[in-house]
Amino acid sequence: MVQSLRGMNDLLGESSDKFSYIVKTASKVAERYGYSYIETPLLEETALFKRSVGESSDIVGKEMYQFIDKGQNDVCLRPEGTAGVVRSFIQNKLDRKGEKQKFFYHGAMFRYERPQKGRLRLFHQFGCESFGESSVFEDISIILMIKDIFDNLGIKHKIKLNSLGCNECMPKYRESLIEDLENKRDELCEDCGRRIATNPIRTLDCKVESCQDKLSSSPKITDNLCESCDADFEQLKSILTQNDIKFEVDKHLVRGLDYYSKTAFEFVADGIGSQNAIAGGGRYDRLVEFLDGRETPAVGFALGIERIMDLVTLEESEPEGYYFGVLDEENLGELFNLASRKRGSTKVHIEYKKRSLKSHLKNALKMNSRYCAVLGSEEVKNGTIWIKDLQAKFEDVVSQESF
RNA sequence: GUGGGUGUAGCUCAGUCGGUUAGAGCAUCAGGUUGUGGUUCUGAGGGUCGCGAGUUCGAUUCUCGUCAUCCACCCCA
Repeated sequence: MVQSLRGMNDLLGESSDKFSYIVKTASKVAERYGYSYIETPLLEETALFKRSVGESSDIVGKEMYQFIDKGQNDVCLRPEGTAGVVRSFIQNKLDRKGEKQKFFYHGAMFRYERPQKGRLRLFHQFGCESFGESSVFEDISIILMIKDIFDNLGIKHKIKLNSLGCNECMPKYRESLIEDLENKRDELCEDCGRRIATNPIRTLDCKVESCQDKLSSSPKITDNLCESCDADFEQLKSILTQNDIKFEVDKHLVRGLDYYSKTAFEFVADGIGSQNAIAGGGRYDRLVEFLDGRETPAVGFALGIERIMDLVTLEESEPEGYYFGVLDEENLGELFNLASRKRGSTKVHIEYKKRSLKSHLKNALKMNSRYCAVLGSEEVKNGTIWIKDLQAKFEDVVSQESF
């Protein structure tokens, strides 16, 4: 039997209902915050991701679905959404318009990793990108929006915040951290030893307890911010507090992608396994310029749709529409006219097999239909149809014309 | 890429210290006198016990391999 690829699941039944409910809810909220829909290709030139996400990250290093297409182009299935939106932003010369632009998107992302709870090879993100606004108030706005989305979906969450500094303070901090880590190298775990070279900031959120002990004395980015970064971070915190938004500063919070600067945040939830980040994002003021656009400040986020699916409970849907059935096969043809008429306004199910009335009633209930309409020989003879309201438990025989 | 767990009916799982026709619950279908529903009763259908080798008189059970899946690590939404 041919099966779907590892880590690539079908979405059907309850999960597809949840999926579209999540997309619908998030889109609605984003629109209210002034975001408009953008759709970008699933396939992009490999160089785009190498330059934006960063070659040091594992996403680019070993998790991309990368191949040479028939025109000898080096291409990739997108592993994340921001790069494509930024590319589009620049390609459509929106960076030259000098206006603020805000986009939301949702769609499939691909990463070649070992699947586990909350992690798939094909997964879906909903994300937003706001261009042209450097004010920290936009960071706040976006955090409020995400909170709004989760509140609308009824998802309990915690907000974690950090600042990653900018071009001015981050490199200096990075150097001092590396120096500190080098001194502790022998006491750190194997992974952290490797991370000193590949991604030193990553050591900060190492899960090994002994590493965390050793790292507690290491320099923290938040103590090493430049004046403007520090002022923004302070303002961010105070405005959130002012608005009764609970958050915790996590000095070890880092982002997985290279392009982030200044504000970094993550929304986490309980009870969904070890991959508990349900949304992540932050500011990326240098990325547009880095991808050959005009310098444009930007801030954005993405949420993992599959990761929140278990946290969403859908209301049970009310019985709706009509169920049609016959007691004798030869009457089946007559059903279609009646059914088509009802389809103009509501959901209709036609059962093709002749069944007992009892069986039709059971079936109608199972289909979650409001009405069960049945044609038997009596009805055909008289030009009527038998109909029962399954909720009100009221039944009647009406003429087919007035039905 | 690394480590561990699990593969028996559509679903959730029993079971066989190796031995005749492999079980339950749920689901499905039929029936409980003529055309009345979510309860209940009776019955029926449905399994190459993941796949392939090996050991054995005999393997769903033991061994090895393989595939799939789950969980964790790395990494990340």
